[in-house]
Amino acid sequence: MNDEDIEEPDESTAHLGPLVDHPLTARRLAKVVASREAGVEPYPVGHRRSVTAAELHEQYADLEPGSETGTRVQMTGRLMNVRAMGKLTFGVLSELSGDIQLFVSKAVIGDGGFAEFANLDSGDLLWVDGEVISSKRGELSVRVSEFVLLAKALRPLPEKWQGLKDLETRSRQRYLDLMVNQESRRVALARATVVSELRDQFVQRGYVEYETPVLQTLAGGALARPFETHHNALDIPMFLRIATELHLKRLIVGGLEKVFEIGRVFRNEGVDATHNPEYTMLESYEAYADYHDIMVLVEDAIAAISERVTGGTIVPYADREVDLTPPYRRVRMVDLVAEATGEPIDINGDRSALASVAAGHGIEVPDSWGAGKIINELFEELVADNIWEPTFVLDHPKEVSPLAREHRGEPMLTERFELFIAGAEYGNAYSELNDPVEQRARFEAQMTARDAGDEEAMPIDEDFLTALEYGMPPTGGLGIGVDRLVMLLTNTPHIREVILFPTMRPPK
RNA sequence: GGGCCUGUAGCUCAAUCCGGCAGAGCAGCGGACUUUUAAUCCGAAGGUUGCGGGUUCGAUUCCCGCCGGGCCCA
Repeated sequence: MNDEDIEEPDESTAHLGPLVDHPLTARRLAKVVASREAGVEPYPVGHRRSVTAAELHEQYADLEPGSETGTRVQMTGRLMNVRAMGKLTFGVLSELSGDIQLFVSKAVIGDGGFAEFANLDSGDLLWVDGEVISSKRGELSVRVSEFVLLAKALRPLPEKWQGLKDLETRSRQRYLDLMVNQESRRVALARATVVSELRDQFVQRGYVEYETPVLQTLAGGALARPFETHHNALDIPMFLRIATELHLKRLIVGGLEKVFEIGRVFRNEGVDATHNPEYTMLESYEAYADYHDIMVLVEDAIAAISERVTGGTIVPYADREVDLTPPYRRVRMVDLVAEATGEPIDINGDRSALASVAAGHGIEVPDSWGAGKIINELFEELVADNIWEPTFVLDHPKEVSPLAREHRGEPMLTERFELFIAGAEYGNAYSELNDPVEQRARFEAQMTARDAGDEEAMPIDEDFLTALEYGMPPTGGLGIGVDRLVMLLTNTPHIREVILFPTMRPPK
């Protein structure tokens, strides 16, 4: 490139920012400047619509092609897909409820207005005023007699037919994804419906929603590594919560009886198709209930949410169907493992026998693992992925369930279930452990595991133990992964698709 | 953490295997067109091929490193 070809930066446009440097954006930016110079504010306020696209389509569903209604409407939306043909221009005004065609005739809007409309760019936000008509081809339209630019789009929209496909761009610039991909809007709205209906299911049953701390001095209630941060004024390390469990149980001790919370939890672990470092959990606790009661609650609630979101309880998922109609299968973990291995599984039997079964399936068994941990690993390795229809997997080993009550008939097991659907875990629940002496022993076992190198093991929470020492009623508790439920009910295989702003490495 | 794949115009994609002027569609720009629906037709443009280094007469292509993303595995 020759020196003469390099243009000096124009100082008069420097204040306009980087968009002056690219022809596609510079042209649009110049229109904003020209508009201001002509005394027309390019970002005006105060223009209201009289009707939405969906309302108009419903009202005029039976309008004959080519007819006029004599009805004037004012509408707002984003200008898309402009088709100009001489003295007549068609456009699409797009808003949340749907699209409406704009019919812009030079004979109706006048020479000046027609030229101004031609000066618009796709992506611009508009207010239009005009008569409701039907085009010759029968497309419901607004024949524009007046319009106002409400906000200039300085950047061009993604391609109108191929759309925006790149998962990275769609995730980083979710507004673009939502703007041009109907499916993306559908999932976002479905998620809101799931959360709303889920909340309603608990409210209907007399549960009350409380808020517990996100910032904690001790992150417990689950087996996971927390995010660490620091409080400046107190000069202490703090953690983002990994669960709401231990605080909600404090509320049960306090006598609030039926409590729940829907909120973000944060786990410092990898990112993949089913894991985001921050995600949404529902947790609920009901005094004087046990895990059998919770099973009934879960299957009824999921069926109700499915009805609300999908219109039924048989939902398509990953080229198959899942039948969410209650009741769900209930089967003990040890029985599933026995079935999968073809070996008798006895948690009270010889540990070395279990270890050799595990080794036979390629599982490396450290000395620190007891029989319970081995059984749990066998389940995760051989069974979990293969469960398709909704299944309550029951009675996990005590060793892997530090907050669950001992099973009333099997001292090595707990009264616990996990709900598996389509190879993934959706919920986890127990008859809660409310014996403070036993709880302290379980915490201490966790500390032993932590000392042996298990960074996900729980720390001892003395304040929680103190609460239990005042007496906690027998309680049925539950956790449900909301993001995965949304994935299931919207047939979306990737968690990133159901989280509007997923965690991503910053660019550059 | 390991393996494989990937990054090219605003967007969607070619060209890379086997090194030889980096192409197309859409969008944008100029022109024609009063019933289009991804409008159509004509024309002219548009590139730091993620970043840095190396090999070569010559690198989007081959090699090394780095950055981002995806899939599989742990």
